[in-house]
Amino acid sequence: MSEMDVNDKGRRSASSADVAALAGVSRATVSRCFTDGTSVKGDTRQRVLAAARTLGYEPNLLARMLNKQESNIVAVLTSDFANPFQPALMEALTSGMRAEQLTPLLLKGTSPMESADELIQLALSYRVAAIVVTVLNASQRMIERCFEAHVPLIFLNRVAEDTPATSVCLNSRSGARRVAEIFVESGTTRIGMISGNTGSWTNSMRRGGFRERLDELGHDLLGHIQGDFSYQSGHKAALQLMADFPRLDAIYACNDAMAFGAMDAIRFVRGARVPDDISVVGFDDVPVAAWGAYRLTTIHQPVAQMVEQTIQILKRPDRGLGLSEQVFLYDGHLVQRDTTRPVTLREGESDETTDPAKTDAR
Amino acid sequence: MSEMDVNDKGRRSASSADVAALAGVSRATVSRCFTDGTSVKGDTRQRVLAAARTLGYEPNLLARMLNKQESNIVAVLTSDFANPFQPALMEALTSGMRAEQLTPLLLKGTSPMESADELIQLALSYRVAAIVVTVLNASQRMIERCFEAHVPLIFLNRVAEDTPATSVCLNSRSGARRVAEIFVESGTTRIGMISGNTGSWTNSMRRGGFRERLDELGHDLLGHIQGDFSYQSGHKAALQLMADFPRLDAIYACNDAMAFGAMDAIRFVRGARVPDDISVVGFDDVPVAAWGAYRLTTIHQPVAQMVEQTIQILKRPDRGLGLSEQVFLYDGHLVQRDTTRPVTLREGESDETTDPAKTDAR
DNA sequence: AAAGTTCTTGCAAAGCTGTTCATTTTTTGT
DNA sequence: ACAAAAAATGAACAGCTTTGCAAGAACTTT
Repeated sequence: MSEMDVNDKGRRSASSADVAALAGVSRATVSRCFTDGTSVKGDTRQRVLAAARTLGYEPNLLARMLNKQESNIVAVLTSDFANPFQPALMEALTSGMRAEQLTPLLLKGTSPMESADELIQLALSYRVAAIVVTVLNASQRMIERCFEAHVPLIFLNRVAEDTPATSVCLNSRSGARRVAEIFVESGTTRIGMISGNTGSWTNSMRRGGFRERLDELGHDLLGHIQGDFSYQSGHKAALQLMADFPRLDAIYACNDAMAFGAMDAIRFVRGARVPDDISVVGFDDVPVAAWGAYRLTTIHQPVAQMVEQTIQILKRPDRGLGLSEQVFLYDGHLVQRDTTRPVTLREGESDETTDPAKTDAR
Repeated sequence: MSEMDVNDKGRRSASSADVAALAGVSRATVSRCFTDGTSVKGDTRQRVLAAARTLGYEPNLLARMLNKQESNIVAVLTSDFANPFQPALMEALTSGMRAEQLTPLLLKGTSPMESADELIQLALSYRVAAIVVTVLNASQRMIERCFEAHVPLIFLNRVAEDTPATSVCLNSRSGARRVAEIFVESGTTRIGMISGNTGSWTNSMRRGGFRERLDELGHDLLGHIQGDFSYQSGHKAALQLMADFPRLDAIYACNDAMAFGAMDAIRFVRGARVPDDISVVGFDDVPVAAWGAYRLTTIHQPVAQMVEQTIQILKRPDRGLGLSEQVFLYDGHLVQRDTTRPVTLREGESDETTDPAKTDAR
């Protein structure tokens, strides 16, 4: 039997055997004291807990996971923290997971276009309970491997078609279509578009939906420049558009960051007015969009609801592995602020044009 | 001996025993094939690797950690993703860690003032290799427990005095002192201050340093309102200051977010000009500070360097446990943009007043 | 009250999966 | 063919949970 080395201080943290020895019980008893739903005499429990406290013992979660063949670690894969709507997403995701006793293991890729395959493999090696992918793609092959390994895969913010994976996602197409409508309705029809990285699912929806609806309404897109979702690219693209099309009267940017860049180019470089000369609409409704300096009209992305849905799935005993419904689509709604000429709103849309105090937190 | 159940598909992922059986070798050999620096005949290695591929086997990292008594997981504790300089920090931290084969386990607290003790305990239970704490406090008692457990603790962005923990931190005091100087030098002396949450180390330095230097220069602080580091609180505080002190000519906000709020209040609610009527200075130099709509004069926080230092520490075999130097202080430098009247700069400070194109990424 | 039945609790041992170390087996060199 | 080197093995270990079993406590039944 293992002798207890009291003097071996700090070498390694106390194990259940140490506690058992000190409390004069077996290791199984110690284990029971630390798992609820088990019966152990109050007397004994006290003794064990006291011993544990003395030795600074807490069960080794690694060993527990190994033994129980179940993990409470969820891999969260992402590539881009700079994306200004990541903070809200991470905030909601980590808080929600913590409430469910899940711990996120953060795996970061280098680029949104990069395949997450390597990261998924890593997550699998850690035998995580589930994998949440957020601004990355994955190969069909890897998605299937996850499924074979019985590890549920949830794509947050993109739809993975024809795969066994679950998707929780904004219906970017419908939001983009709505942007086309308000431009037309407010009488701006010399429209330029600034899109994001090609290859991203999000971008193709935001771009495609807009073009499609504009076409249906009988208008052409005046110009289109591809950016990379960054402020800077929006800034540059707007300058280019204005140079190419002097009579441009509206810009649709596929995310808010590019819209901000475009606005600053319009106002501070070219000295034009928004929306009087050029209207601007973004996409995402990040907190900054409500700030006084921008007050951007944009499509609100219901991040909180989407994350809530994700958490609900993770909460299931099967972590969503046996889900019948594969795709959860959320509709974004228009938030009208001061970068467009006012239009009549539909139900569910919000109007902050007259409420400058309603600036969201930081 | 364990029979191999080939038909037991997907029940659990393949273990080294399965691979061993298929390749006709022992588990020890399989193990050696997956650890470099070991000798195994090329022939055999091929066979094992082939078997592994067939079964989709990858070593269970949890089991490996348990056995080797060493982890490559580092707990990252934080409380506030909304903090606009968190993205840059997380970005640098996760990238740097990944390059060192370390994986961050993300533990989020609920409030910056909250003690991280519970989270640290959780991290300890996962037997992580190290703990990085970023916008949270911890009790003396808990810090010592970490040390007893031989788990290094690094405070990023606050100094933990009189503890065995390491701190990597901005010298907020010197930055704050510099702000006082440029106000005085540019002739603005009716100054209001908007501070952040009391109890945060950062805030007390940013507040204290400013007051101290202002006092040394023979000026009084006209007014002081406490915010909570959010845009909204800055907005509100600025309105209050302007109402209380009509002749106010400068506002120092203890972080950029509050400075933005203050600027918008000054410009869009009160219709005053920045810096002509009121100068504004922030702290952090978050990306938005360079954007055209704000162009905020602020103290740049060398996040990249600080994170780099943190990574260097984590890279050490002892993860920084036996570090002689306990505190790594970094000086922030002034970035002069358009919210202050120009002053002569010192060495190391940057002047972006004449370079509107130099807007940082998103 | 005595005997039978059920509940509680503690114990020993097995299992999860990968690594390591002392050994045995195989290969290589001369 | 013999010593030395190389390769592969078996057993032990890391730290926890779980299960089958046995003993004692509590409760029923006649």
